Amino acid sequence: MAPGLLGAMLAHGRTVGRITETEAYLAADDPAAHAYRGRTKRTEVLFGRPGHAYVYRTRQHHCLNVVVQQEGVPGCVLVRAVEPIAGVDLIRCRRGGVPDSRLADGPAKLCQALAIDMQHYGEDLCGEGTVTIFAGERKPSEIVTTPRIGISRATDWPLRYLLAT
DNA sequence: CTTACGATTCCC
DNA sequence: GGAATCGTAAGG
Repeated sequence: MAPGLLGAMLAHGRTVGRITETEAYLAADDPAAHAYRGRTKRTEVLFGRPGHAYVYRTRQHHCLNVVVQQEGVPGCVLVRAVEPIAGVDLIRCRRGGVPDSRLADGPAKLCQALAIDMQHYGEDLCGEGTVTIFAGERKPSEIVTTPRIGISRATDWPLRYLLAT
């Protein structure tokens, strides 16, 4: 992210983090994917344009995904962890005093930390919305791949990506 | 309408 | 290891 951009976001009181962990959910033949059983009201945006937010609820929590393929192809990436960069005091407040190491180290925790909920369902993450994802510069050697976690099907597929720090 | 079930988190 | 807790989806 451009340094000036970060400063601008700080000035506007926004919270900023670096994505450190993601998981891929495939468009076809992925029994762990929400879109596996077809298009429903809940998974509607997965079948829409890429770059938009697929937010869903599990228990009492929210999780954020990015739609990543062409319209009609419901492939997506679950954002599993974020390292807070700016607006950390606000994030601490939202997270209710948990240790800094636990501020956004889970898919639902990061949504609480960054105040992401169903109002962001379908939002364009590449534009001027309230949630924006900026391009990073990652070398393949910085990424560690492991099986996805927290699911009960296709548990051995190596689709979890961790930023080696 | 009823039932089943979580792409989780937090506590014991 | 287990409970919390509620929207979604599917079936009657």
